[in-house]
Amino acid sequence: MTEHIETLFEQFLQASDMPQKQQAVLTASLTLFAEKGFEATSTRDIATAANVAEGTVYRQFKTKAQILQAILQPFTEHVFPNAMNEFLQVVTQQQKMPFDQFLRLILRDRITFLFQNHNSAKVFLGELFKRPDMVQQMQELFVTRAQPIIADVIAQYQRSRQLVDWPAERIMRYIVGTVLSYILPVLLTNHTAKAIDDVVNESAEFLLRGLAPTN
Amino acid sequence: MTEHIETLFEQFLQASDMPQKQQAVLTASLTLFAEKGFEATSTRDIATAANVAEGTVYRQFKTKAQILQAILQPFTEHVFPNAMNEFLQVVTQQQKMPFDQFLRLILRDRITFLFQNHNSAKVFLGELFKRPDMVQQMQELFVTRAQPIIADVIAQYQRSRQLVDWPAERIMRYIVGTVLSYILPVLLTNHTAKAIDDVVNESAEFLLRGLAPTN
Amino acid sequence: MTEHIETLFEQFLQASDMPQKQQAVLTASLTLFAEKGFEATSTRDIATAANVAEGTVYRQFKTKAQILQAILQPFTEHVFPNAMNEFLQVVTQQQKMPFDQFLRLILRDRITFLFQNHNSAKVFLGELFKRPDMVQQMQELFVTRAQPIIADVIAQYQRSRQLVDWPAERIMRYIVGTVLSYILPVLLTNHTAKAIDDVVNESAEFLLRGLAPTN
Amino acid sequence: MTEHIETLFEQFLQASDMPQKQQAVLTASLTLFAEKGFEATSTRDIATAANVAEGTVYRQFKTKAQILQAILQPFTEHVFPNAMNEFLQVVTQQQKMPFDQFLRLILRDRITFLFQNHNSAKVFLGELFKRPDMVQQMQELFVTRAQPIIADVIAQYQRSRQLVDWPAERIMRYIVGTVLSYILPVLLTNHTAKAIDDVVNESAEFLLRGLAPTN
DNA sequence: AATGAATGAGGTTTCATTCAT
DNA sequence: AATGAATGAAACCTCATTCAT
Repeated sequence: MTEHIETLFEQFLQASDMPQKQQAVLTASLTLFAEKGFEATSTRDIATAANVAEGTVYRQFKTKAQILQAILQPFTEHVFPNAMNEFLQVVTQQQKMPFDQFLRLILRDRITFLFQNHNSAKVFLGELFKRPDMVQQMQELFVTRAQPIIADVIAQYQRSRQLVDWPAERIMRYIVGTVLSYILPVLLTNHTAKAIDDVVNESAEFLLRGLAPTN
Repeated sequence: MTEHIETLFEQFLQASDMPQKQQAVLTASLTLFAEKGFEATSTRDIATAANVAEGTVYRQFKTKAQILQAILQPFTEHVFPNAMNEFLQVVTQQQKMPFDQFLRLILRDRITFLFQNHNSAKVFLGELFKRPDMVQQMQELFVTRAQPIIADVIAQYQRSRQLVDWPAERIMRYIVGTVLSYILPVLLTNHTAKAIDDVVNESAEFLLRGLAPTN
Repeated sequence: MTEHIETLFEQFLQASDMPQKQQAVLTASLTLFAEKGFEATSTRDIATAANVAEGTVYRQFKTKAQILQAILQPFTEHVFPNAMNEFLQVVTQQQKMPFDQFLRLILRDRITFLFQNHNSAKVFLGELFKRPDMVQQMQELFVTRAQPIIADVIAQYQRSRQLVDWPAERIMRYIVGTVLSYILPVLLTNHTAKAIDDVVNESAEFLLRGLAPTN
Repeated sequence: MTEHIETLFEQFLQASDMPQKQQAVLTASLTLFAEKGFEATSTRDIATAANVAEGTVYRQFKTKAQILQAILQPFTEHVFPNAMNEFLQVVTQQQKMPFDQFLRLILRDRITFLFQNHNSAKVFLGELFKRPDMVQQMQELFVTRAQPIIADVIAQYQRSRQLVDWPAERIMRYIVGTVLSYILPVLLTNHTAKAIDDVVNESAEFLLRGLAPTN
């Protein structure tokens, strides 16, 4: 049950019978964009890395920006929503699970996902900085789809006094912030991270303290 | 004692009696870099935005990269040193300050700085994503200059049982993560943030729970 | 006895059992060349307009220039030869035909041809402007093949005092100029022209006055 | 009192203090467009012919199409209207002149103009074939400005029985057609033309016959 | 100091044409 | 015969940088 985006990506491409060279273009682009950034990557770089003539880069994608879009699109249209759906299923089905177990579950899930896809995540986050529209889009997706369900779960745990009585948004904020504190260094330095188990245990330990109910 | 970078700019410029037009170049560059990123901003864009001839852009700064450097320089020169000064003051003079007061002090200081300079921060973070050398440089700066002092302060609070007995790096990580959870949304959406007081109080409340010593 | 080039195309294609798709290539090319000019029309444009794969464009014609040639060929092969045939018929068989009747005959013939094939004519003239070699070629064709015969006919009518005693070239010039004065507006604006009968009558009336013998 | 457009063009450019190299770009472009056509002329060709770096071509004009526009614009905006105004002044002031003298006057005027500017005229006419909007624009200019005045003059000559009683449009058509019959060969072959005097005399002779009043 | 024209290397993109299927 | 992917040369254009004024 891989969530490795590059693998999913290749499967997705093979399924849509895109020529192998075009796949190579996209794969090479993803790697280079992650390494050097979108602007610093020339189409000649891409052609060379993909072992392809320069004109081939433009057979399927009419502009360099469309290559980026083709890489980002499965992200925003499939990977992200799918991940969210899977995640939400877990959330809604296992309401009986104690909060600490539940927290570990989602931490493991998301941290694994991000560690596996740090290359894609790097491109994605890097672009997010210059594309307010993309941020907007993701935000709406989250607010309409995930927010209500998550808020519901949080309310349940608050009723059963397993979770501090703060607004759902604030609780989510700290969970995300804590995950980022482990992920960002990896994205920025490309150093291999700690073992996922350690990360999950550490962050869960911290969050359970910080989010424990008062008294 | 403002740390607003545009104010710092002006001081810096007046000190080095840099002509007004050059000031305009820096201000325009900052805005454009934050909007579109460094690579996507052309020197002609800068000249136009600064209401200056194209050649003028190159009078003070010999390359486009030097403009970026001039923008980021106060950032790198103030973000760590000032944080360290706070620590040093506490460590050397006011060792009796309780941890919660100390935590609020640094949180307020850093959050204020970041909110005031969110444009520069955006450029800074955006560049960090594609300049491993810059990350390296910041990391060394941190490890050699800040790390020892911070570790010392943390050890003190741990000895006086005001702080959980975790490695200094881990404690720093959560503080930074929590700050980021408030700052990143502002950088990505350019929406005005909450009042700084609220942010400081909320984040301090959370961190003090999460970082409270065991038993 | 149509001289409509699209009809000629079809005959030509059926004769050489050229596949339907190739026919589509030629038709599409003609339209696009007339609209945008030869150089501004890409082979991909042609393929798209002909509803054909890009490679198919090159099955019958080895280069893009050959497509143009195939389009212009019936034009160059019919515009002079047919005019000459009319002359020849008159000269050899019906030398008694009065000049005004003869003039109307050729005028009707050529004007009909041009109105029916205004698309091809547009391409033809447009190309003439940037292909001195083509002009040269047409000129030679005219001088060697048409000129002698025409001169002969003109001389006959001059001898019988039905035609002013000017050099053949000058007489031809005015006939062509008068025809152009009706054709060019159609080519440039694509507006539907007057009825051919009116054009023939008007231009004949004018030419017969201008070319009447002295006294 | 030159009407040589390239001279007027250069004067116009010098008046608008455009840098010399930019003038060179326009001059070279005009020559090359006339020689090879717009599409067949590369920006490198232009740079080489203007003795200028390739980037220089794009300093003043942002696209290749804008170069063409810059060449055509004085044509449609100044040269053409000015020529028309001068022409119309002559037409309206000298109403007492006999028709044959008047005809010679305008023939000489327009033929001289076209012979002098056959280079520009070639580019102009060549473009006319692919720009219905430009044709439309010229047409409106002519219809609104020239048509009424010319029609008036024609009516006067018709009243004094010096001119056949045809619609003004038809009479103009034949005059233009006859002029074209002398000009087009020059544009197409670039061969030096006959002496202007001869052309004027010949065409006037023909037109005076064709346009003589009935009886 | 300031201007803006000029440069030329290099980037993106187009396009006629070839080729494997 | 037909397809459409692939090619690579060359086109258009951008841009950081230099230079004459």
